[in-house]
Amino acid sequence: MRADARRNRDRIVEVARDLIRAKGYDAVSMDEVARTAGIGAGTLYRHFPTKDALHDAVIEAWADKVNEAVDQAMELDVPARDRLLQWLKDYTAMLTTHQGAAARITASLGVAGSPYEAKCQTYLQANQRVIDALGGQLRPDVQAMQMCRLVGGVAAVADNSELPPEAVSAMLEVLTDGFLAPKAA
Amino acid sequence: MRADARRNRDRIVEVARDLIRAKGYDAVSMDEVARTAGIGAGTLYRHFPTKDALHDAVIEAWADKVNEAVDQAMELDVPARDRLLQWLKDYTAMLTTHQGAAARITASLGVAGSPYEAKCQTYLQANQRVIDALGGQLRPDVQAMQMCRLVGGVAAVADNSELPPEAVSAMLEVLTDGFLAPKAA
DNA sequence: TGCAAAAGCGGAGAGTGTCTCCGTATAGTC
DNA sequence: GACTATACGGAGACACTCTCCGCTTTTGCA
Repeated sequence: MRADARRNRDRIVEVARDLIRAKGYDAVSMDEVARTAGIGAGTLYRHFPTKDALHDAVIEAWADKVNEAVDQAMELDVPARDRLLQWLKDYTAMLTTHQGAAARITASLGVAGSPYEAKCQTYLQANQRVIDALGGQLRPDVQAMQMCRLVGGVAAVADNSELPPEAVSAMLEVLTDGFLAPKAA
Repeated sequence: MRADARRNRDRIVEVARDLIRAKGYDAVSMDEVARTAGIGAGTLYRHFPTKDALHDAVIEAWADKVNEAVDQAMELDVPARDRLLQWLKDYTAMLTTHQGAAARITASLGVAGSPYEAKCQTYLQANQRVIDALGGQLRPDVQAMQMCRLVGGVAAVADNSELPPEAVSAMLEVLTDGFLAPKAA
């Protein structure tokens, strides 16, 4: 890759990240990204063929933090319920860091060929690790995909409605208790 | 209202309902609705000033069925858990009848002035009735708004990812057990 | 029945998005 | 310094929501 191309690519991602964080995915147009970055639309689209592809690059960095969060939450010296709740809160917080991301990523779960596929895998594996770590304390039929979807749903609602942390926590507590419940007859 | 206007209005809603049910809200353009109904765009927009307003009219009919569903589920002669689960399933089924509706309605919860405001009120009251009916069996801190959001989140994910009924049921079981759990210390 | 006013109709087009095409400019190479 | 692959920029194609306004139809009334 040519030096100017590399420079432009980095600048695009940086500008897009700031804009999306400030205004939300939907409210940022590709034109605005290009203008703010001081480049032409053609250049932008060569680097990122779709708006989703750009979005994917923007959220790349914090997808890496997911596994750290799993480790931290699971190593806490507290009951399983608290560890699970901590993880769900961390996970929700990460998903809602960028406006509009939660719904898009959650909708891509299990969809082959989506631009967010790699991230979905990361998240699924992270939730699987949580399930493994908490072992028999969870309901026996819980699945990583299910957990991703349920928490993703909460995150999407929280993001969309800009809910205060207490409201999100309260919803996650319901989920937590649901995950911990034994399978009913 | 003039006779031709009434005729056109009814036809628009009918056409829009069929199209949205078949292709999903996002995939149906206002132009397509107008063309299919055999009218001009101006006529369409006189009757429904925005696409959301049209959508609201389309889902009008089944919003009325919500209260029936509450009655039916609460009158069942089964344990509280099964009644709650039945209600959540019915509610989810209604929300996902029209593609794209669940996410839009859930996002409008608590937003003053949204075109879906009346429906949100209906849903909130319905969930409140369920909470009242199940009385002390639910966790003490449960709220109708919270229930609406949690189930709406599940419905939105189910709708987006076109999940099979078993997967939706499994997620609702987690929610059910969460709602039934006593408040943890 | 005939007429005027009110009500409604239709479609061109404004405004805004995503994304494409292609002539032009420039970084890297010998 | 020249040559070529690579990258750039921006006009514009296409799709969508929504507006404006001249024209047509319905309706109430004599």
